[in-house]
Amino acid sequence: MAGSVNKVILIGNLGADPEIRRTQDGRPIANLRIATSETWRDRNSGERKEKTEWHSVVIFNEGLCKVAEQYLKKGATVYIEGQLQTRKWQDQTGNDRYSTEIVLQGFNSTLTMLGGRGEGGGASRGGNDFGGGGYDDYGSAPSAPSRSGGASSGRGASAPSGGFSRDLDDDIPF
Amino acid sequence: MAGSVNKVILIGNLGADPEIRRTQDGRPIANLRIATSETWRDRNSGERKEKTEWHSVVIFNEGLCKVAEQYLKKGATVYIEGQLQTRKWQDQTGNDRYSTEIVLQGFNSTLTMLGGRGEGGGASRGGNDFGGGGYDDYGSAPSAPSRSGGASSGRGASAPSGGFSRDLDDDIPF
Amino acid sequence: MAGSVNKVILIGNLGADPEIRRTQDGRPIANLRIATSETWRDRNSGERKEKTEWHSVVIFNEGLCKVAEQYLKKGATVYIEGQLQTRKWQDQTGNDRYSTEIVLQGFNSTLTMLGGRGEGGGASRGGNDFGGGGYDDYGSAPSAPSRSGGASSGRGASAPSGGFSRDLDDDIPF
Amino acid sequence: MAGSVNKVILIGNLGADPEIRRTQDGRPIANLRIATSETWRDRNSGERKEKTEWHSVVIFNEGLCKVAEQYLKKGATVYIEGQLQTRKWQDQTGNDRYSTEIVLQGFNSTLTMLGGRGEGGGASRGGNDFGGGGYDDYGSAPSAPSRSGGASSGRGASAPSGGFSRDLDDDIPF
DNA sequence: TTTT
DNA sequence: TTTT
Repeated sequence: MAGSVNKVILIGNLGADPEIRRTQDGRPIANLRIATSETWRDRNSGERKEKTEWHSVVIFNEGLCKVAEQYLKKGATVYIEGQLQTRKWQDQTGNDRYSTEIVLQGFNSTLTMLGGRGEGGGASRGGNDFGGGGYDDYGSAPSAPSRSGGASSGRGASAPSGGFSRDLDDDIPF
Repeated sequence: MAGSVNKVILIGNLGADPEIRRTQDGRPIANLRIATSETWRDRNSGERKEKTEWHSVVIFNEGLCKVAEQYLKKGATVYIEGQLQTRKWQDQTGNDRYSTEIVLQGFNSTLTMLGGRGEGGGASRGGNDFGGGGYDDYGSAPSAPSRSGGASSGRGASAPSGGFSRDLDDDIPF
Repeated sequence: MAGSVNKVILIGNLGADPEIRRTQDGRPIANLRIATSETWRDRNSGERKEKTEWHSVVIFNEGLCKVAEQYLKKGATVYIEGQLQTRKWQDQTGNDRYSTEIVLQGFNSTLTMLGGRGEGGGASRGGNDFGGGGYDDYGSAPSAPSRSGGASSGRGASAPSGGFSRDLDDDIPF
Repeated sequence: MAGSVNKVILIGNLGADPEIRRTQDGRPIANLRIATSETWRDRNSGERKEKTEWHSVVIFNEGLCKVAEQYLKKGATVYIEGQLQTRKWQDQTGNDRYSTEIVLQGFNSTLTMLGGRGEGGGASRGGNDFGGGGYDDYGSAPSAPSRSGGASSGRGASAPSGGFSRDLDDDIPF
């Protein structure tokens, strides 16, 4: 296909802490549930309306998984840039089912914290409860699209302590 | 929510002619199937790989429906800008099912023809088989995201029964 | 041109309070200075680097101008979606000069507050010091991009003298 | 800054062949002039209006420079994703001048051919005059932001002959 | 299940 | 001139 683009941009809040799993060969996969919502005023009744949309985000990129694991919590506001992917699976009765997810994997994927409430951690200002800097715009390098795998990973109690680097190409402004 | 963004940008090709339905009160709804694909060269084998993703696009905006009806054909390349929406419905056995679609409705939705193959219509160069100009970037005006209501739809017994309303400015291309 | 897209997406902070001017016929124009910055770690020295980029944003949309005027302050974090426009003007010596701005005008323009510091106003949480709801994602309806015309502007003698017209739907948040 | 985004998305046509220069240490830099245009119908007169905007694009990414050099010609339609950067320089009289460019460099930069007219090369359908596939969505790996340098580079007569690979991370779908 |  |  002569030039194809598949891009999703979301700003929303996490409905729950990230779930981190790990593939058999050790690569992390993070799942996020992100809510976006719209509000408007009904033309007739004049009353305020709201509609919330829930999005499933899957992070295959190792660096972004680390960010998710260490800094993201229920309630956090994030900017994400990824792509749409519909996955086929079978339910218990063997019927085909489809799930559409926003996948962060490879170049052109981004995950950026924007603050927001966040839980735990004693966040004072609203979620940016991490130290130093250097965490903006985590670019992502490609990673294997594995989706098998198992190991559970309870989120550690680890208090985030800023300062880390992208897993690739650290030394360039862009 | 203090600032929420839900945006999808696609450039891809139509897998089939648009399907146009109409609500009981006469408003059009267009459904598009759009393919995006990625190609890459396998690092180990060196062979060329390709992966195609299919997207369901639903157009509630009247002006954009007209564009779809009049100009879009199987094979056409389009740029679209819309938002993600997951719809719940029941299958024949009464089980909950979910379908995620890209919705073009209200402001910040865009549909632009980019040429491409296109079938029928005698399109010579690739689909731009329409006259004058003034068709670029059909913007859309605000609308209420309601999706309840009445009219039946040809999308199978288990598909949600259409019917919805729009608030405002449906038919202004510009 | 068969399908053209001109889109800018920024998340950044205001370097100063918005400047609001008004055309002779009373329409508001808001100017924002927005900083985006990137941080990275130098591959060799290991030291943290930062680069800030400053953007000039011009808001012609009446509804978005109100938002800017009422809610935005120096330090606020915003999401904006607009388009690039390069404006020609003459400096004091009569030489041609060009300024590139991000224009919010017409459909597909968005301004959303994302919180952030913000000054004054007694903002407790960080800038969202406004009342009710219904203010997210102020979309804008189509308009003519004319920029000729009359009213003087406070932007210096060589700045283009404001005055412009809008076609439609200036003040509809949704 | 807690999360900053600086993104430009353009679909437009090249006003001229790409200009390729080379830094002293041999890295290529490509400059593109891209036109986007909007058309609308004047509300009062009913006549069709058009406005064209010209954009300066600078490509620091080596892989994308190759694509530009080999495949892009005056008239070609491209999708680009980059970021805004304003560069300061001095004119002959020593006055400060500023130029705003769209920079493609590092992750999250994209250059995709979408067809279009194109000159020379005997392009039949409109510019996609290259063979196989494998050219979609050229992701970019970071490169040095050098902007010095000199050597001119006349565009070779090389007829593009499809099939090439990204300069990084070839073996992953995303 | 988030956020306002 | 912002923000971290």
